Order: sequence, then structure tokens, then C-alpha cells
Amino acid sequence: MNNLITYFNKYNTLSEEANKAISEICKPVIIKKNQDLQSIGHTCRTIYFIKKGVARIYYYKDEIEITECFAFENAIIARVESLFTGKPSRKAIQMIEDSELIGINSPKLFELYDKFPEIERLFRKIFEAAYVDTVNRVESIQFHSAEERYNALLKESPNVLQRVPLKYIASYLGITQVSLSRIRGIR
Amino acid sequence: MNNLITYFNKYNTLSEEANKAISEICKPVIIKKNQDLQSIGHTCRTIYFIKKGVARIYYYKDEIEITECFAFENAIIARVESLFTGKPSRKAIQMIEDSELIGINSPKLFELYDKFPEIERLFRKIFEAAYVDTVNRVESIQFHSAEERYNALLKESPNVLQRVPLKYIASYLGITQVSLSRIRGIR
DNA sequence: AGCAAAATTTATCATAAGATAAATAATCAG
DNA sequence: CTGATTATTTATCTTATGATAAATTTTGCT
Repeated sequence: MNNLITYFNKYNTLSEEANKAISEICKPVIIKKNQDLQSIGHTCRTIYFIKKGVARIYYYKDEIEITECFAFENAIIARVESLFTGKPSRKAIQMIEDSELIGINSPKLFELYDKFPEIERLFRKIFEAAYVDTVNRVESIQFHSAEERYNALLKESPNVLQRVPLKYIASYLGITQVSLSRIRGIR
Repeated sequence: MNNLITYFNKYNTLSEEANKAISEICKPVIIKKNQDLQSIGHTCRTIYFIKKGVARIYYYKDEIEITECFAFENAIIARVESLFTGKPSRKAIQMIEDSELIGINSPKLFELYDKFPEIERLFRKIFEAAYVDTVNRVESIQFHSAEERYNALLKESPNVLQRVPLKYIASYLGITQVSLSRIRGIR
């Protein structure tokens, strides 16, 4: 739990009782490489904190698998379009390496919001920051070339190449594997 | 204020006192067509509710003006990447028609969060919904053709063509004016 | 109304990325 | 370790969109 509390402190430091209340709705998850942590068609009821490993959210468009995002250690991952709407998700979360996570039960978390406004505030801030990242991602996809996006990704996550297969990176960048290979080949 | 309270009720119904507290930090804004409501370089300190008119957020990339989004009546608009980070915004908000808005002072709003958890919850839910929209927009930009995006926009906002110049729509769709004209010409 | 400015369309040519196929390299299971 | 599978690269050809320029239409001003 320590890593998670450190992560929380970046957004909103919680009281003892609030930390304890959250710890009671958390459970550890160990999962093997390439396994789905959450599968397509199910409604999101768990927010995950990554202690170890790499995650990606993916979905299918016209039979083709698309990677929506990656998440590394000490980050949170959830399919927000399901978490916030209560609708089943068309997306899945897969762990790219053998991983250790902490799962936070989201219906129970939302109940805690009533008793602990500080917890509601914490998650408000966490998701506000994620929202800002997504707004920036729209800009990046819309007005940078594939090559610019590739270079920006490397700068932001220098170890992504070591940990994530190129085929996943390609669809994340919005291009085909073949185009990514071409871009990489230039240098 | 009535429209605004109706809008709030879709997310979280507030007590009398909470509504009153919000009304005290609101002020009406009347603004002419093509005027900037908020300008580039300033930090966002107001969240706007549109009573009448159409707004867009825009910014510059390489001297070229880009429209990030549109907002119509009975919606909220803010440059969230500044609102949530406190940093100056590279973006501006412009009203495309003669408009009437309600401006909500955001620093004062955030103070109200301490006294009224219900207000914090209201805005949490408003921005969660906006976040989900943005996640969906990433998908739309990344994996639909320009023509598909154009048709999707028309379906979503059928009156956008009547109210918004095509040059703004083009950059919103991530294409040039000329390409948009070509797409429209096909039918 | 009538002119000027701005918006939109049309045309032409250039280019980045897609589709497909095939070759090579890396990884994994037994 | 080795063969089989999967991932990546390379090659060729096609296509959607960009860049630029010019023509046309619409809008706004006085």
C-alpha cells in the first residue's frame, strides 16, 4: 500500500482514517504477461494502481486491434468511459509484462465519497489530471505527424521501446505497423 | 440562473444554500459575435455557461489557427488544461455569435468546494462527463477518416453548419479547409 | 445597392501513410 | 536446441490529404 499512498499524496494527502478506509476496499492482483486484467464487454468496477508491470487499454475497430494507451509503474489505469457512465466497456486492459497491481473497488470507493469528502477530492484531482492529459493527446494526434508523435512518445517514455512491442505502439500512434517501421527505418 | 440550475440538476441536484452560494459567484456576460471571451496567455479563472450563442476554443500551431472544440447553448465551456493546472493557457475562447453567458469565478468556486461537498461533487461529475467525451474524441480522430468525422459531426450537431463557418469546422476535424470542401463536394 | 473583404470551392501537383505481400529476425514451446 | 510461431522490416503500388493558386460565392460595410 505504501506506493499507493505516496501516489495519493501527490494529489491530496489523506487522513489516517481515510487511508484505512481505502485500504479496506483494495486487493492485490498478480497477473501474468499478456493476460487480460479486464475484458471487453464488462463494466469497469475496479480502478487499478500498477506496482509493477506495464498495462495497455485496447479495443477493436473493424477487426483490427487498437491500443488506446499505456500505463507504467506508479500510475492508475481504468476504462473511464465505463467507470463514469456505468456502461459496459468495449475495451480491455491487458498487462504486457508479469505484473503486480492493487485493485480498488470502484462502487465501494464511490460510497466512501459520501463519508470522506477528502477521498472524493483526491480522485477528483487524479481524474482532472488524467483529463488534461487526454486533452493534450487530442492535440498531439490531430496536429503532429506520425514521426513527431513517435519522437514525442520516446521522449516521454524512453523505456517504452524496451517494454512494449512495436505493434502496440503503432496503433497507439494511430498508424500501421508498417508505417511505424518505415519511420523508424529513416534513422 | 434558471437554465444553469436545470443544467446542474442533470448531474447533481443542489440544496437551496448551495445554489445561492453559487449564484453569488456568477455574473452575466454579454458579448458580440467574433469577440474573444478569454484570450491567449491568461490563466483560466472563469467557467462559462452558455445561455445563448456558440463558442469555440482555439489556439495556434505554426501560425495556423486550430479549433479545439465547439460549445452550444446549455453547455459549459472552459480551458480545462489551464483551469486544472493553474497555468496560463495557450488557447482562447471566442464567441461565434452574439452571445449571453454566465461566468462562474473558478477560484471562488474551488473555495466553495470546502464548505459544500455537494458542489464539489456536481463539478466532479460535470468534468467526468467532459473527460469521457474527450476520450471518445481521441478515438474518433485516431481511427476514422476525415469524411467519417465530418458525417459524425453533422449527426451529433446537425445545426453546426448553419452556425459555424466551415474554416473552423475544418481544423476541428483535423483537416484543411480545402480538404473539407473536397469532402463536402463529393455529394 | 454596390464595393471590398472574407469564405468557400475548384484545380493541379506533391507527399505521407495505407494495403498487400514477401523477406527477415526474434521469441517461445517442447 | 530446434522448429514453429510471431514480430518486424522491406518493397511496391495506391490513395487520401496537404500545399498552393486561382476562381467563385458570400458577407459585411457605408
